[in-house]
Order: sequence, then C-alpha cells, then structure tokens
Amino acid sequence: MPSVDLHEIYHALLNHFRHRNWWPGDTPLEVIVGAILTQNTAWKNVEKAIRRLKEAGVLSIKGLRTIPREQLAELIRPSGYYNQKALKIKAFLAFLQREYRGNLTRMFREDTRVLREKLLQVKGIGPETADSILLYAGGHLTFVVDLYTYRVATRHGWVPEDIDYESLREFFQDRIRPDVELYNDFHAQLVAVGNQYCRKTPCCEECPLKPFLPPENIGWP
DNA sequence: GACCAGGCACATC
DNA sequence: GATGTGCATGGT
Repeated sequence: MPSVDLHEIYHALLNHFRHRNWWPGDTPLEVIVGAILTQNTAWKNVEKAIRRLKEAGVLSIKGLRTIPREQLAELIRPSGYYNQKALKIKAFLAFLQREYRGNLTRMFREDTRVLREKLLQVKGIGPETADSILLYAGGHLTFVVDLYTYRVATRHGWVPEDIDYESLREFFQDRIRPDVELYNDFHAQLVAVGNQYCRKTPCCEECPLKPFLPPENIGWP
C-alpha cells in the first residue's frame, strides 16, 4: 500500500467542506434503525421512514418489539426493501432482548471487538451496519467503511480495487489517530467528497469527474 | 426511462 | 472461494 498522510487529507477536506452534521439522530436507537434502513438506500428515503415510525409512536425498544412485522414493514415502506428491513429490525430487537435484556446501555458496555462479532451474527447486520452502530450509536472506536470510502480510496490509488471490507477498514484505522470524533467526521468528509466522483468502477476513460481532494488534488498521483 | 442510493443473505457454480 | 441474484422505494 502506498504511504498516504490521512491526517493531512482530513484537514484539507475539513477546510473545504467544514464539519459535517453526519448521522443526525435523536437517540442511539434511532441511529441503529437508520443504519439498517439505509442499506443500499438514499438517506432521503430513510428520513421518510423514520418520520413515519416517530409519527406512529413506535420508535422505541418496546414499540418496535411489539409492533407486528407487517405493520412495521408498511411504516418503513419509503426506505425500500421494506419486508427485508422489517425482519432485520425485528432480528436486532430479539438479539437485544436475548443478550442484554433489551437494554442498549448494557449492550454498549460490551467490549468493542466482542460486540462487533456478536452484531455480525445478527441476520441483516453486515460489517458496515455493525460498524455504524458501534461508532455512531455507541461511540465505539471502529472506522466505518462504505461505498464512498471505497470509491475515494480506490480512485486515488491508495488501495487496490479488489480490496475487501476488513482490509479497507484496517487501512484507515492503521493511519488515523484513534479518536471517535475523528473517525466520525472523517467518514463524513469522505462521503462529501466521494459524492463528487464518477460512479463507475473503475472510473471511465476521459471522465469529466476527475478525482480531487480539495484544495488542490492532494493524494492524486 | 435508465441509473443510482450511507448492503446483505443466499444460491449456484 | 468467487460470482450472481433478489430485495424496492424515491430522486436525478
């Protein structure tokens, strides 16, 4: 892997995009539900679904546990894959009840690596969702890798295109000061800049959207 | 009307 | 182990 100064890049991004209000959520539970609902889905659609859950008064541990799956599916319909996601939310709540007596505070007291492994056992929770839950809902130190993280890192030649999730996560964690706030905002910055890149993988020839990192192509070979 | 979006599980080879 | 497919709505 090439040597990259990610702190320098972070500050360049921060200077350009300013602090991102990333992953707004009133409660840890709302963040967790959002993490499931946003799987391969635009955040705008997730916002609608969350609003409907709130309006129905079921965005609570008890509410989500007691609502019938069919009704839950109907409420989260705007976020897409609603039948699958209703099952996933139900699976998480069953897990929370079984392992932590339905208590999120108790769950997040768990050791990061132990909890990560346990979350990955829950049907519907893959590595990105697990890391989002850990970092954004629980304040645990784990870097979240997503489509944008991948797009930025590959487009700049920092990592090979066939890199897997874990290796990409390690790439960032090995190069960033271990700080939850930094992990949080760094990811947000990568999404901000990644949004301006060409969607194709690899980027098409003569692409008008050449990779850049403000202010002046930092990191571009 | 394509194409895309803050993935994941499962089938098949 | 790699590759393919279903899941589904809403914005551009």
